[in-house]
Amino acid sequence: MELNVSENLNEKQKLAVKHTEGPLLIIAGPGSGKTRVITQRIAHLIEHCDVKPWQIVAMTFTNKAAREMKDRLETLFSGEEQHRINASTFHSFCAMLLRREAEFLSLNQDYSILDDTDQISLLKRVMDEVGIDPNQWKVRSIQSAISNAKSKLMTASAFRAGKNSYFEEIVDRVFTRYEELVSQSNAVDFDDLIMNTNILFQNHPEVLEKYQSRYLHVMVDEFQDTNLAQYQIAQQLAGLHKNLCVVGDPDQSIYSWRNADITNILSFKKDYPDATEISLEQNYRSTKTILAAAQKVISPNQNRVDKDLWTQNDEGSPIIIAEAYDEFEEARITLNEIQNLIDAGICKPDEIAIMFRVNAQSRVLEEACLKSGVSYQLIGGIRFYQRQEVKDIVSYLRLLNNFNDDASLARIINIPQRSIGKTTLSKLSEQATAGGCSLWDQIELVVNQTNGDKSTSFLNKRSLNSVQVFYSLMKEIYDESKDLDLQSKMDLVIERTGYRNYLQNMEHGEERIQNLNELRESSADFSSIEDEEGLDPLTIFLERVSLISDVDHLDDHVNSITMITLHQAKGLEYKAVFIVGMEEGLLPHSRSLEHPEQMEEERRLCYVGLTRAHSRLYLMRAFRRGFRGNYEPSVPSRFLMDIPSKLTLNKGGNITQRDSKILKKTVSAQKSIFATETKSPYEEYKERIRQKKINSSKKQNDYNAGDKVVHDVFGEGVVVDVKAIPSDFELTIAFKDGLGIKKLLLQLAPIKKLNNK
DNA sequence: AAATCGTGGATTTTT
DNA sequence: TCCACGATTT
Repeated sequence: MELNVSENLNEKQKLAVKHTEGPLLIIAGPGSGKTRVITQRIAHLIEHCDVKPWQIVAMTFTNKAAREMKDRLETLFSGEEQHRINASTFHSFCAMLLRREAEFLSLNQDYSILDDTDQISLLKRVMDEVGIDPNQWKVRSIQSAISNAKSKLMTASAFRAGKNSYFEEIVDRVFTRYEELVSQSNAVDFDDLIMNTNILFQNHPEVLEKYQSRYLHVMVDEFQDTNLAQYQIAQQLAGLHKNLCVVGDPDQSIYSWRNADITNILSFKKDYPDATEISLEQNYRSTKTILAAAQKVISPNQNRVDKDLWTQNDEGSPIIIAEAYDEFEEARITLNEIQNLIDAGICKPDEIAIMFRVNAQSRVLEEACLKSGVSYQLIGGIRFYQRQEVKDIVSYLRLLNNFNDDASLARIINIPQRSIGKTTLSKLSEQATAGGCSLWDQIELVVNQTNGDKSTSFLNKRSLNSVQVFYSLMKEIYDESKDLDLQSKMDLVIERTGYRNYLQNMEHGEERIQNLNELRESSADFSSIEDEEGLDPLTIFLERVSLISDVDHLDDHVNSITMITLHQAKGLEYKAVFIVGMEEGLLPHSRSLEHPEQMEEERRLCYVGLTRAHSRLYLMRAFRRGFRGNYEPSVPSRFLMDIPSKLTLNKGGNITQRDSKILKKTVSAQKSIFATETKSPYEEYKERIRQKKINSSKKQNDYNAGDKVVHDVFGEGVVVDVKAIPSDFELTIAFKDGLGIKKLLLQLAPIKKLNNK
């Protein structure tokens, strides 16, 4: 149980761990051992400062990070106590708190949490209701305006008071009604979780005081990605003891589009002028080469404070920069190299990640994996809980948990088909709106009212009948499932609603049924949950489902490579990292080209990607990329130009000085709104690359079957076969020393001819 | 109410 | 190009 915290920590880390009184700001560069510092600090508090585990609350960015923190503490302490440490995301923390304190709110304990899709569908309903043309005003933009307001703690009425444009006028009309509908549904959206907690603290100081006195220490990880509303929560929780420790790195702030507020760090310094600031600058993760490249990429940002990152690690290998002809070849080359790394025993599959800017890029990569037989885990993409069949069953469960959940009811009322179509549903919803009640209440009303007399209903006889059937079905399921455990409840729903049948008659039905089995599995832990607050296991399960993220599913030690977006990769690390799509328009993304601030965020995103790598970094791009049907020639990412060539090795498609000139021209031309001005550098570039392609294909004559070659990694070998493939050549080479026959791409393979001929 | 056809628009990132 | 949604048909 004795714990010596100062061991294995550098001086700055020790300072951070031993600072136990008052506000603390830790600026933690990438790979600076941040997680270790946080856990050691908690351990130190418990060990030496007589702080009880339950007096500490730690906010993390993902559930996975929270779990890992608990796991680490578990290895430091043998007892049960570490379980009482409150480590969770802001959203989970607030969700739990709101349930616990539901009596102070206009919510029931079993409220639903609306996800993105629920939100969109409610907003559509509202827009329809208040007569706003969805073609003229995009639902997404209204959603984001509302979310933005809430993350700044602005209520609908505050928004109304401050509205300042025609768009905001439109938003205001939707906002007000949306709020009504949500609260009538006994539901909250993601932003409400944070916002309502703030409001609760404001309206009921006694509740706040309870938590303030309980939590002696408050920690916030990934502070650069919190929004104002979240910061406010942290501040209030620490309001009594002032032991607020925030950890972050402004250079890794990549969620401003989700209203994360980079100025929170500045505010912190202002709000706590006596705060201690510690900057962790020694990097334990990456090679000197990778770290230097990352620094070069981030430093052009205007809006930042320079850090002096350093590492004792080796130089390591150069960063490989490679150009492929198109996205298919990019994927092939990437997978080929990955196989080399694995075959040569340099990396295990789970030490390798492919990262990309947008999910759409993953498909080609997936196919390449399948082709080459490399197993992978794809994070994100079509997210598990967003799959139709999963979402449907979850909606049924949500309805059973909270019949006022309009979003869920609207989703499943006609799935499987029950002859309750759009018109019937909109009539019901119209009446519900008029009567100020939920859809379910309205249905109940209709069914009961018309039990005797069917002619008075606003529905025709057939629809009415269908609605009645649905009503009694749900009632029956509810009654029967009351005392069942979670899994049996789920089974009951799947069978009795006819959902299983519905799937069976569908193409890919088996796959979907598999997904439901997986959902069933995932609920196993909740069936027997011992709940302290007297909550239904179903409620807890549903909360988990709403707040879980994709990275939470990431398995660390499976025998497969990881494919992940750059955003999701934050906080992770891999021995070898491939970033694909290093092109203007993709990274940096085209949406950021005209906005300097967004461009800085793209740069940070790239920086996050680069700093995930321990020892091997590959920056891939395609000369042309399929985009909405047609192919566009692409320009290498400006971020590549910032990496000094002495750190890199170019494979195919060197970036020459002339390239950089062209790019510079392109970049400045892009600042102009008119695409025509960008045309000529594009054309020039395209033509030049074309020439280069022709030249490089001529190079193939260098290798013929029978040639002896030497490979950087595999050593000597003999060329067995040369095969032309689009824009490159595939060499089949038999290597010595039992390494066997390998297929390599000419453009990428680090091979030389042995000149004994 | 369901099935078919046609249009427009599109994906940046997600708790 | 592809998909999702809305309008039109049956």
